[in-house]
Amino acid sequence: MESNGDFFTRAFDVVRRIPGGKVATYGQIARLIGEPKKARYVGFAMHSSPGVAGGVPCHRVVFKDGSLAPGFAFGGADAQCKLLEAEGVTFLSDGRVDMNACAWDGRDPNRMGPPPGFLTAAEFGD
DNA sequence: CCTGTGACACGTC
DNA sequence: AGACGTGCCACAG
Repeated sequence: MESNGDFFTRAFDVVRRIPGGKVATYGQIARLIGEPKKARYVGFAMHSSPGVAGGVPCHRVVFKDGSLAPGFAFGGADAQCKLLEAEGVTFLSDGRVDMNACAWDGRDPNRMGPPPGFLTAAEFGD
């Protein structure tokens, strides 16, 4: 029901579950939704997202490399970096997020059962 | 109605 | 090791 065909709604739901101080990648979110091939569309969903005020912390969504949006973002990678930093996310000298320490486990503390295909930080261990 | 586009990811060269 | 091409699907014009 809720999710029916709204891929966006599902994406928002997952992004919304991202705990503060952690970041998730488009691919991870897509995978959590169950559509790893739609990783591309996840970003598009964020573009259509109501914004952080709407409950969708798009700033917590970053690239798999840990880099932020090139500038297409809600206010620029600079703003995103600032928001993430305010959340407690650590950044590297390259301006990338420290996926090594801030990679979301895909498991929400508010949720008991981990979503299907949850990703672990080990997956980011490149 | 059809074409083009788009905040990516993965496989292969 | 990096660079290129492909796949995916929904929304806009």
